[in-house]
Amino acid sequence: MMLIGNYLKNLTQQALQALYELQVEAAQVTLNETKPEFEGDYTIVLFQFVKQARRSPEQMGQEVGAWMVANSAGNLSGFNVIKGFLNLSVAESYWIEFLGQNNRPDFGAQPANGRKVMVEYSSPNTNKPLHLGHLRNNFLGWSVAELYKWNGYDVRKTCIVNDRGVHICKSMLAWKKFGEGATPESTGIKGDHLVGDFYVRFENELRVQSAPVLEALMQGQPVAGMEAEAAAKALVLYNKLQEADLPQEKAAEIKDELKEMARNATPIMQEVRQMLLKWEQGDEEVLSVWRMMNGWVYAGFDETYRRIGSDFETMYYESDTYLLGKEYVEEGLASGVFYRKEDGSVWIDLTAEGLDEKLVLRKDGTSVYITQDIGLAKKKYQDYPMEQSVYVIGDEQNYHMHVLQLICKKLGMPFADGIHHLSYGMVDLPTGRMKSREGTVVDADDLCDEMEKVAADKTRELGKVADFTEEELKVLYHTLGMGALKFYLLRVDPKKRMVFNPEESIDFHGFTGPFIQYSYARIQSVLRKAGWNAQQRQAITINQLLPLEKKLIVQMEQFPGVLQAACQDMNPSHVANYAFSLAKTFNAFYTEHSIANAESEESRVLRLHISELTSSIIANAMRVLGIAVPARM
RNA sequence: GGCCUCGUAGUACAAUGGAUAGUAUAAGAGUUUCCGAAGCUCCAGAUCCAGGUUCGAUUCCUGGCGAGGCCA
Repeated sequence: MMLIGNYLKNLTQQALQALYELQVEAAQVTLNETKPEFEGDYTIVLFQFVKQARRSPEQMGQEVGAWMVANSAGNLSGFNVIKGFLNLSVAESYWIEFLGQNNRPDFGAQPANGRKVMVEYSSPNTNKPLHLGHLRNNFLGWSVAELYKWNGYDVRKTCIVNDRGVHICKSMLAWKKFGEGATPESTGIKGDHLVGDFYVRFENELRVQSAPVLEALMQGQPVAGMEAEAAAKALVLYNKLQEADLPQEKAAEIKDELKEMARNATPIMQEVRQMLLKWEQGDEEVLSVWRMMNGWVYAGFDETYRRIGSDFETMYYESDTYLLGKEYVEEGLASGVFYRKEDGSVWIDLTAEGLDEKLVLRKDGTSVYITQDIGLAKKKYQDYPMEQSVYVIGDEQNYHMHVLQLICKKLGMPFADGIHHLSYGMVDLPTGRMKSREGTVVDADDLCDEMEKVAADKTRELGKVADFTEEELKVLYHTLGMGALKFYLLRVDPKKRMVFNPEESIDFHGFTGPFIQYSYARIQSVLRKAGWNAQQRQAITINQLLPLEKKLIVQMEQFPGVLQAACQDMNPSHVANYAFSLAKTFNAFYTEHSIANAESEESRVLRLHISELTSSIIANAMRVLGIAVPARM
């Protein structure tokens, strides 16, 4: 038997065909849960078909309802019509049979379909430790991969590490200049944090050095060591700044530009560029520092990844892939997709698509980000010929990803149509945006520590697991802390910008991970005490359901559909909302009805079945979110 | 300058074009001889503005206002 929702849509389609010879797709049928104030379980909205059927909504409802009940093989027990809403009552037997047949731990999983999906997520830079924004990315990527798995796909998780470039050289240079040979071992600082500290150290030095340069530029004075072209531009900007009627915003823009030029003109930035050049030339001294410091970072990342549960089947390193893609520029030139300007630079014209012209190769023949991305996309496809390729990347890259897909299409890349940018919004603090310059960036490791600490405090306060060993407690605090954090970040629609309120995030009441974990632990406790488990289940014999019993079963039956929709939308928040709602329904049921001491034996068996499947579904829904559930807490 | 995204109770989040727009949190009041009170029950408050399409608009279209982002 298929899920009741799909069944009812199909049945409606058949009814419309049989009664009015109307051809509609089952997917066009609007199906809602019946509002509690009306009688019925599911509602078909008929307004949209009224005109074609040439019936009044009321009459049509009567006809379609009668036909559906008569042709439902006993699955429907009745109907009523209010305006154009056809309320259908599903037979009790359907729900009871559903429970009896589907009470298994993997309920909701679809059989393998052989289709390949690649999910790229996390994608850190190696100059700084992970922060709150990365956490949203990691949790989303992992969960979306999991959703694909549950829906039968063959999934490969991948991570592209941005391990080269100016930003890395900044950390390296600061270490060489000021580090005095410091290592993670000598300082006791986690590798990624140590490298991040040197990055900050560099930025501080840069600020000191650029201040007098900016001062000079603001006064139109020449700066030693500045290239002629830049110096000329600075002078133009300076002159513009002197204009009397210059609007304030414009002046601020020019000042920013001068600031940037001042930064670039500092001796330390010139050293960085030298270092990058040496890196590209394969200078062994530079490379050895680079390898050593990246090694520290990877050790640090591994620790954090293990902690937050991120894992990958394949890793790509930008240092291996940054030269890829140039060959496709040649191809594109030959096929006329790209064109060359007089100065030798290569472009693509996307004005017909409503976008701009986009540079794909600089006049000096070096590639830009988009060039590398084309090359990497192709490489990924060669390594794993996927049907869909999901990129979990922030929404500031929307334009870039749009362009990437367009170019791949125009180049005739076979994977182009399968590219999906899972674009997520930034995580803000209640005070506004996180800014590294103002030191408001929330560090991932610190945050995890804090979450676990709060979990420990609350657990001790309640004192329900006094018999746990130290090791068991540690696991529990981790389970609860990560549960709260992951749920908090995943319960929101990914594409929306969200606010991270530290106080709310560690709340364990209401719409939170620990609330759901608690509900699970409570069910487990009941099942334990009742001596109920998969091996010694009894068959269900009851044929009547109380309202809350039915409400729970109805909700449980929707789980596979929720997983499917969440996968289709690449939106784990559907699962989070569902899990919370299910836990709440169970808690209401639990308060209202006694499970182990039910009024009758057949009632007891029914409720134990309900409790068991509820706990399986809660566990599975949470697993999709990357959250573990404790048997006790 | 051009393009894109988002505006829902005090706050944070929901709602494939459907019925009286859901939920959490913050305040108050209940609730423990019985399966776990991190629970349950009761009590208020919102779709940025103006048009349009539709039987029906938080949702789609146009124009404003506001927030954020991207491209040169």
